[in-house]
Amino acid sequence: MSKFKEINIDHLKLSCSECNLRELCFPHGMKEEDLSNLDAVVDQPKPLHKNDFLYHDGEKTVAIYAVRSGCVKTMTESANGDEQIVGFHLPGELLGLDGFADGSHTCNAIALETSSVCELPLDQLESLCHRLPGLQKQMRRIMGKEVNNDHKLLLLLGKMTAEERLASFLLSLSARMEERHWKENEFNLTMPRQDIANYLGMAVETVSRLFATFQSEKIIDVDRRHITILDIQRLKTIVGECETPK
Amino acid sequence: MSKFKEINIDHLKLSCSECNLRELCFPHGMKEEDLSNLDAVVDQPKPLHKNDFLYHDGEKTVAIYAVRSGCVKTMTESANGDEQIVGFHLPGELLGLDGFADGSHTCNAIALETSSVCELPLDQLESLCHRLPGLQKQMRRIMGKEVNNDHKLLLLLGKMTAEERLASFLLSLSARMEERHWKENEFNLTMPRQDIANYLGMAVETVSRLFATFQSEKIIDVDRRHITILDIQRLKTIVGECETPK
DNA sequence: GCCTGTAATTGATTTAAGTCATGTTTTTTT
DNA sequence: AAAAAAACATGACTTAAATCAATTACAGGC
Repeated sequence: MSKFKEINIDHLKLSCSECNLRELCFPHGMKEEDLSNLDAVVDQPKPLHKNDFLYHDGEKTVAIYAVRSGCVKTMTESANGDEQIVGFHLPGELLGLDGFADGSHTCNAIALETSSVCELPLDQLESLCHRLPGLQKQMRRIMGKEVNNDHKLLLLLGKMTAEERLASFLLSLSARMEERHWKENEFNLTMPRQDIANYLGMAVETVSRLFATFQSEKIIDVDRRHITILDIQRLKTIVGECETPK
Repeated sequence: MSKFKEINIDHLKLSCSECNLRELCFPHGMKEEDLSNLDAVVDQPKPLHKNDFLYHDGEKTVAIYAVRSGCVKTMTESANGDEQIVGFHLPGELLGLDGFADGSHTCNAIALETSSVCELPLDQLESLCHRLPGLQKQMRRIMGKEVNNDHKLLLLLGKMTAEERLASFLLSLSARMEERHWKENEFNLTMPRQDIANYLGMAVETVSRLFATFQSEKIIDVDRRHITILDIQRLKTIVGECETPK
C-alpha cells in the first residue's frame, strides 16, 4: 500500500440527499428513503467551461439537467438566424424540457461561466417515475414551473416598458438569490449586457442607459457586473407591484 | 314503452377512439387497446358559451383539458392588472398545464366562442399514467410542445417587427388549419382584433393597419374576421423563412 | 325593422426605444 | 507589458409603433 491514501473519485459525486440544493431541485417533495433511488441514476458529468454547450438545438434529447454550480443560458434560434435567450438557469434550476416534444432539443444550452450540472438520463427517468410516484409528481411540478416562467416572460416582453423589464429582471434575480440563501441585495451578473438585452428584448445601449439611470436614482449600485440593490421597494414600484402596506 | 325511442344521453359522449382529433390530442401515439382506459376517465362537461371561463387564475387545478370544438384563449395577469394572452387553443389542443407548478392555475382560460372541451381529471391521470406508459410519454410530449410553443412566442415578442409578428400569426393559424384537415388558406378568426393585438404585443390600430397593408399587397384578403391567404410564400418571406427551392 | 353599443378602420401626432457613431474601460492574448 | 479584442457607456439622431382622435361598420337586443 502506498503511503498516500488512494482517492476513489466516485466518492466525489455528491448525493442528492446531501446536496444543499435539494429543496429546489429534483428531490423537492420526495421521501428521504426514495432519494437513494434517485442518486443511483443521476450522473455528474465533468464541468462545463465558459461558452461550452450543454446541448445543441436539434440534438437528440438524452437527459434532463439540473445546474449544480455556475449558470447556464438557454436560447432558441429562428429560421433567419435570430436568437432569443429564454432562460438563465441558476444552481438548483432545471433545463432540457425543450427536448420533450419530439425527442430532440429546440434550444441551445450554453454555460455562462464554469458550471457543473447533474444529469438525469431519460431512459432511466421513465422507469424511475414508475417506481417513485413522488418523482412523477415532481416532474409535473417542474414542467408547470417552466410554463409559468415562460408566461411571466411573455408578459414582460408583451406588455412592459424597458424600464419595467430591467427592474423585473433584477427582482427576479434577487428573489432567486434569496431562495438559495445567498445575499439577495448584492450579487454578480454572470451574463454580459448583450445577453441581458437579448433576454429582455431590447438593445444593449438601452440596458446600459437604464443601469446608469437606476444608479443615479440610487435604486441600485452598479460596478461592472457587480450589482447592489439599494432600494428594492422602488424596483417593485416600477414593475407595478402593490406595496405591501405595513 | 313510448312510441318515441328513449335517448340515453350518455351515448352522446364521443369516445377517444372514435374522435377525429385523436391524432392531435391525448390519444396520440397510444395503443388502440389502451384508449378504452382513457375513455373511461375522460369527462365531457357541458359546452362553454362565448366568454365563459373554463378556469380562473388562482383556482385549484383539478384537470387538464382538450378543446373539442370552438376556441379557448389563455391569459396571464400581472400584479398591476396587465393581461397577456399566451395562447389560442384550437380543437385537439390541450390546456391547463399552467396549474401544475403548485396545484392552482396561473392563467384564465376563456372561450372565444361556443366551445366544448374534454376533461382529464388530475387524480385519475396519476393512476392512469401508472397503468399506461404510453400516456406518461404522451404527457411529456404535450408539455414539451407547450414549452416549445412558448419559446416561439418569446422569439416573436422579443425579436420580430409588428409585420413579422402578424405574418407569423397567420402562418401558425394556417398550419394548424392544415393539421386539422381544414382549409389552410381560408378560415375565420375566432378572436377580435384586440386579442390578436394583445397576443402579439402590439396596439389594435397596428393590427388593423397591417391587415390593410397585407390586403393592398394582395398577400391576404380580409373580410372582417374572414381571412383568405392569397400568397403564403410572401408571408413566409416576411417572417424570414428560407424559400424552399424548387 | 331600427336603435345602440361594440368592434374596426383610418389619419395625425408623439414618443420610447432603436440605430449609428464614437470613446472608454476591461480583459485576453501574445 | 504592450497590443488587440471584447465589453460597456454616452451622445446625437431616427424610426417603428404607440397614442390620441375621429369616423365608420357591424351585430345583437328590443
